[in-house]
Amino acid sequence: MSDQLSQTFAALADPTRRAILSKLSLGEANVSDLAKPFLKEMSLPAVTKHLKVLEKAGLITKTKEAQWRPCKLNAEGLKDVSDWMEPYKAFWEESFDRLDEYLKTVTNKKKKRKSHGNKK
Amino acid sequence: MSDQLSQTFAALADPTRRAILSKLSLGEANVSDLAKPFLKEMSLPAVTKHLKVLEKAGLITKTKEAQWRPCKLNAEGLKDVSDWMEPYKAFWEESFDRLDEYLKTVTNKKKKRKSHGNKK
DNA sequence: CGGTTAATTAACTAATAAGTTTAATATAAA
DNA sequence: TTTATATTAAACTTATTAGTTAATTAACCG
Repeated sequence: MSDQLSQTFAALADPTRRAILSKLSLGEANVSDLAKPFLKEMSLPAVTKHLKVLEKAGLITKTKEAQWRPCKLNAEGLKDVSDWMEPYKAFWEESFDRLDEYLKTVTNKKKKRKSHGNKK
Repeated sequence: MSDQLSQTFAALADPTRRAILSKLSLGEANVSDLAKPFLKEMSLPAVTKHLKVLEKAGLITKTKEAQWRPCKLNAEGLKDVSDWMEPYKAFWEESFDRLDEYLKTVTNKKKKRKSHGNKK
């Protein structure tokens, strides 16, 4: 995996971790607060591990306050994802470019054949 | 992992797969075309597997044309990612809401302390 | 038909991920 | 100083992922 963006995507590829981020978007929270909604499904150390994944991906920051570890959302890491997505937006925001590209390749590929209008 | 969005994020958590999507954004391509840039680093079956991951995530569609398998970008799956990101955008597009939330939690947490204006 | 090209399948290995339970650390509070 | 609370660490298990090589399928072409 290795690279930063891959690490970020991998961190987001888990519903528990996404729920944690969502919670943190409302403000700081410490580990046991964040864990509470999941303690029926998994143990506290499991949540700690999820937090570590998020931290390594740079999506949250953990600080110290007595025996608590307040966590804070670090949304700049999400910006990298957003930037990566940018060029693809044209594909779902109705775009002429998209259709353009598509048709170009189709006509190239099927130049030698006669039927080129019956596939879906 | 299980859910759709997680599967999509997981599929994106690999630079080879992202490169494949990028290539496909320029138009259809069959498997060996897509594999070509990676054949120094990995085998053809490895690429086949990456394509399968992308296909299962709904990010590409593979069709049949004689012995070729033209692949096409399916960017609607990326829209789901984009939608998920939406609420977080406020955090990096300089937003008053964000600062607002942040300060609220900070002042709550540090009510008993005196210094609460020297963080960043 | 026989060979070539395109792609997949099968069987396997090694590394990583996600969870567990038990134990340890550190701070606060009585 | 003891006890309770918050969190992490260690050791382990199981499942999944990413890759390999060798074999197979399928379609085309001379």
